[in-house]
Amino acid sequence: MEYGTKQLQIIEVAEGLFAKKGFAGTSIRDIAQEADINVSMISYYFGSKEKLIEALFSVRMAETETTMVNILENQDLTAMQKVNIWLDSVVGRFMFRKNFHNIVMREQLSSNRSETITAFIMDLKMRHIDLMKQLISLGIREGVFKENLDMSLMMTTIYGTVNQAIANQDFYRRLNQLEHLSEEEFNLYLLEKLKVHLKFIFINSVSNEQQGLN
Amino acid sequence: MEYGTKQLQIIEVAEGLFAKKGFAGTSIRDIAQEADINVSMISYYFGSKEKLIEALFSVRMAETETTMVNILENQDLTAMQKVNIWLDSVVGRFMFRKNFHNIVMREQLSSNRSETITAFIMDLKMRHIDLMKQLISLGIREGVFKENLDMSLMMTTIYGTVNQAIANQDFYRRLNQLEHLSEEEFNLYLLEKLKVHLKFIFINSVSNEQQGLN
DNA sequence: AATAAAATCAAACATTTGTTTGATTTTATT
DNA sequence: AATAAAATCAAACAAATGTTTGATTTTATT
Repeated sequence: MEYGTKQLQIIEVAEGLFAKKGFAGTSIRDIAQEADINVSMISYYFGSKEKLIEALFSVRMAETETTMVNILENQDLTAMQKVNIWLDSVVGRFMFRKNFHNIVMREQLSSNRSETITAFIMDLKMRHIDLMKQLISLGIREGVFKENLDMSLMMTTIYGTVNQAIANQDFYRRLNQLEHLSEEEFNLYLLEKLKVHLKFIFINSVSNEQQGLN
Repeated sequence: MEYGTKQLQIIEVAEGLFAKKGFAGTSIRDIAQEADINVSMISYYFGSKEKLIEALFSVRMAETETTMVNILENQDLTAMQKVNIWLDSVVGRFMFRKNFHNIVMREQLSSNRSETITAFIMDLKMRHIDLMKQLISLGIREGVFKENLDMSLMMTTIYGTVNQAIANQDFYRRLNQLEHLSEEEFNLYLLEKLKVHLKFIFINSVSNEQQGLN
């Protein structure tokens, strides 16, 4: 599906509101007001509120598609290099698309609110798990990864940590007395912290080598 | 605040529906129907829908209160023993109160939907962090924990992993071909898996000793 | 410049929402 | 058994919801 600038602007406004107030908690009048358009334009462009969130998902998921595959199917990288690049890209994507991943999280918490979106998410998860399995078996073949590790639990920790970190960023900021940083600076700070933390955990749990705290 | 059996039954029904459909996505008519009561009883007992979810929080948070303190302030345990017991209790509580923690997660994702509930959650987090800091400094004094570790990031990983695991339990179940297990059996299976996984990650990251995959 | 198509709008639509009312039934107290 | 208090109910309330309508304006095409 192709969307014009107007549609994309509506999608972006909706994304922000859904992330802040939830899908059910956001009215199309909220969206119309913030996007500075008439309420009827949402039905006009997308058909319905439900179709609007589906449009949001289809746009954002298309973005992820290529990145992931390119990294993991690159033949010139070792397993350990791929892990590093992959973790960077996961953390980066979650931070860059905070609002969207907030919504994804909410949809996962709802048991089957929307068939279409459940399918979207399931599809994405399956593709990720698949690529990760390849990466892990490459690591095992290279002799750098332990065998018989529960990959799905490891991914649960990676995604869970990033989600939790972003959901609690305000708390983390206060706790570590980082209020003096600007929004932008703090984002960068948290991004780096998360990358280091996750690489440390991942490599320490999965690889045969031991890595110290930096 | 004290609640009778009827009120507690309403709270429990509401808890289930809020977890499934979100706060805004659940109408008081949904709750009334499932609890088999008249719609007006919710206002009659609690005052409003908002006050109902506050009642839910006050009931469930009171439960957590004591457990945590008892474990961590016990003088007879080593830091490592406390970590083990604490992790067991965290995972156990999240699994036992899936619905409630689903709601807590949602409320964390909403930026300040409700002042009262934000304050509830903030209070709980602060108390936890406080106790954990004590535990960590005990471990450092005992010489079993590394110094200069970011405790808040470690807790982010613990809570994030448990949340993510529970939010994705259906996916995990399918992925690992565990559909033959009953709901009850699967819960126990996941509980054990999570405990082992988190202890492994925590101890491997935080302690000076090295622990192998079991 | 004339015509057709697309975009925008205020208003109306039917539902659904949380809450209140006022009457009635049930339970507890005297 | 009489009285008071608590619980329950159907109905009504106003406000908010997602969507549609039909007229009007803007843009694109001929």
